[in-house]
Amino acid sequence: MRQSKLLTKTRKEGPKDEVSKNANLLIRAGFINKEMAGVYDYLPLGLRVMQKIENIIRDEMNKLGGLEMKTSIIQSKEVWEKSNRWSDELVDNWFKTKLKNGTEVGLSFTNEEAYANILKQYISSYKDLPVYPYDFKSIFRNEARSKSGMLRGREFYWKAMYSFSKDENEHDEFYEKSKIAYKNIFDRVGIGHLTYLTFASGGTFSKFSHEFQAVTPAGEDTIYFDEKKKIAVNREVYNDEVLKSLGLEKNKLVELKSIEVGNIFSLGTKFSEPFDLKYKNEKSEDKFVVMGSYGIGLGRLMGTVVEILSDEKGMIWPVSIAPFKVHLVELISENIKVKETAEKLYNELAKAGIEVLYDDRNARAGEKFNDSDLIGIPIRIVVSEKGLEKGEFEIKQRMDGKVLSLKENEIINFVEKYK
RNA sequence: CGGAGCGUAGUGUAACGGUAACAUGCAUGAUUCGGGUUCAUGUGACUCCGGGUUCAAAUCCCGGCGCUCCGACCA
Repeated sequence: MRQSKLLTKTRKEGPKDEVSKNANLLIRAGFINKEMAGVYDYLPLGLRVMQKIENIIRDEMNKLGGLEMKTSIIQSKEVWEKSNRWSDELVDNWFKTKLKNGTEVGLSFTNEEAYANILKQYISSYKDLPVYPYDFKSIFRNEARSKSGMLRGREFYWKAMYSFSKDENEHDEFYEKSKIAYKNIFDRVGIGHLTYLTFASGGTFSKFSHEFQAVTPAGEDTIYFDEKKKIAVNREVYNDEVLKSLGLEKNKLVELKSIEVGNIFSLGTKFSEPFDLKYKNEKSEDKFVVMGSYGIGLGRLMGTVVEILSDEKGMIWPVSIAPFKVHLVELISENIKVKETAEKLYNELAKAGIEVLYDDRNARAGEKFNDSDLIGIPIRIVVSEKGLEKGEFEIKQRMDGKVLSLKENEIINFVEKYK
């Protein structure tokens, strides 16, 4: 991708109507555009990051045995009345609207009802279970107050998986596996070292739900973390009884601010009962399906990565979700060989299947370097007259600022191996 | 939904009640060329919307709308 054709440009100053670091940097660098409070557009750079996050999550869900599908955003009232979640008194964040004929519909704020309702058609025997459908979709929540940029929006893109199991044992087994998948996801997007399994309130069917909390001062949650055991307790369930049941000691816990980047939940038969979602077991007895839910907000996750991995110069993307792997920066020179070399290298990298943002703009070095730091692509390769004279290219790593010089024929190999 | 603050060129800011300025961006030309070079010219705003006070409103008052932050809320 040529930067001269990127559409978006960086700004020297962040927007005045965003205080949060994540939205400030993402807007300044041209990854997203603010449509209104809590609603953002994904621009080319931002979309690339989102798609990479999506693919990592998809990969982990598929490894778990997940079945990707796409449930509708427009939801019918009747379905939600079954679980008693249509009423505005009970659910205050619905976006509702009407069809031309007056029929009330809602924009989905979660997916349990949709899945329970759909699966009722297809589940009738123990042979049909377990099953793990999931989707990526836009979710709408009419929040009283959106806040913190990408961290709490009114429209956001998420992954939701639901497990449908024969009994508690089968459910528990999957639930444990899902924890590992979640850990893998946060490792792979680059915040695993600061993301901890956290015990949170469980609702009717289990003592706890589990959250994955990424520690950062930008977080709106408070957790109590045991450094040694690498587990945490959300403030909402932080009391002596809970600590005792988890074998945690108060004086070994440290209070931290964190962002909930994922959560998993045992639902029991909370939804299968109202939807009459049953199956026949081997003895031809009717049994309710046992459900679980597993969510990750992708926009929030992207925002969290920015909060955690950034410095005073800008964002620092891990290779796994960076919009491009290489930022090829050509410096202005009267020597036409500089441009020719940059073009050649751009083509070679592209041919090797490496994603490159090529800064071919007619701009000065300072502006290009500043933009490069702001956008945060992992590897920066500079093509300049100075380098050409030495027959070398300067390679700078955004993560640690390390600089090395490589010959032209060493570049592809270096980039391909770069993790 | 309670409280506080704020709405002015694309972006960031300024302007005593006296008829919108600066920076940046963008365009053109020159200059410069490894960390946002310097200069010239030009471009660009019904000052969020509606009403009121006044000879005169970006500025004061009222009502909306919007944005941010604090709180409440948050499978």
